[in-house]
Amino acid sequence: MNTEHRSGCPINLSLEVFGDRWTLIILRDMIFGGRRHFRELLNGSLEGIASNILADRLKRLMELGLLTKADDPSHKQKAIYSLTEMAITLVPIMAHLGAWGRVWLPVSEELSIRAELLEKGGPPLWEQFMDELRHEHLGAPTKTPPGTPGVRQQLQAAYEAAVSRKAEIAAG
Amino acid sequence: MNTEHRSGCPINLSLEVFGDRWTLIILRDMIFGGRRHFRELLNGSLEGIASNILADRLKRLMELGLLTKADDPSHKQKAIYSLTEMAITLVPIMAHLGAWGRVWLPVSEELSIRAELLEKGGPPLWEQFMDELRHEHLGAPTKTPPGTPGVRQQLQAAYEAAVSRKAEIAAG
DNA sequence: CAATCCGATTGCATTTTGCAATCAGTTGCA
DNA sequence: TGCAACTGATTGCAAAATGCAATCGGATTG
Repeated sequence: MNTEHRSGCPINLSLEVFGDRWTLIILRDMIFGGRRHFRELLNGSLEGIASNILADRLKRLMELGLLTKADDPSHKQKAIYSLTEMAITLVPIMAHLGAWGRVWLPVSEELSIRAELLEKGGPPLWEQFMDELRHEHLGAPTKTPPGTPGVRQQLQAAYEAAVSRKAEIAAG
Repeated sequence: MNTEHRSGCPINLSLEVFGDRWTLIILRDMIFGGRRHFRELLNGSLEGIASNILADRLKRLMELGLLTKADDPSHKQKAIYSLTEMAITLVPIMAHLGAWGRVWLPVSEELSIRAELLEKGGPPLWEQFMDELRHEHLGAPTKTPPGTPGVRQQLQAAYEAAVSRKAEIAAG
């Protein structure tokens, strides 16, 4: 792990972690897209990351303590990547970033649904989501009562509804 | 302004704006450091930005609508850079980013004071700060009652107190 | 009228990125 | 058994971004 820092400023240090075009995209796909495998991240992201960059960033994220890697018991070659608590606490930042982008940048309708829902849910929804992520990635016990719909499912359902709504309109 | 986007995802689009090592540093120095001139930004930042990169980013930030440039009436050669509303609404993101860095990264004591104060003040303090920035940069009327200490002054005072506290300790 | 300050610009070496092809091992299926 | 498909990567190479130092012409200051 690189210990040469430009300054000890919290914002600068955060930027030394995220100040590139791919790191947060990977974390977004893991957090909101539920991706855990190399190929899922490689083929699943809309932006089309290159495999060498993905490999480099995954390695870097592990060195930084944001991800861990484990063998997938179902497949001797598969690796499963997990978020650490350090990464899970990025959820509020992701939510803010999405909300800001939704207001100021040319976002596509369908893709902004998730950000909108996350923004409207506010900190309580973010907490629920982080709880779910801790359950999925860290094996922590859930605080949410059984039967409660998962936040990721809610976001995904809203996205798919928007897509089919758009398809209906396109079909006339 | 570049209109080729990797995707219409709000987080991706935000990343296309901030996904480099310098853009947010410049905005940080303008927002929290109160810098408005090229040389202030060039010599003032702890991280030591190069003049060509600074020029490039300032241009880009203007094209993106985050900054405006105006002549300084006191000096025919001086340019004054101002934050737009688009940039001012980054304050909550900066606060979150600082708070996250303070928890997870090796921040220096003095420099993290500001982030701590901003975190403790929460959304109400951020709103006051944004109001002040709108006053300074957009000429908007202030909502804060006269006599109220400015947020930037508070942050700066806390920082300087931390520095002198440290100097005292060092002196024995 | 000389030194200094102003917002940049230039040239150049180094580093990072983007892209495509490829790798060796594993698995599923016929 | 054989072979195609899939696994997490690695390699080579061109293009772009970055870092660094020197420099620019004009404006201001002493």
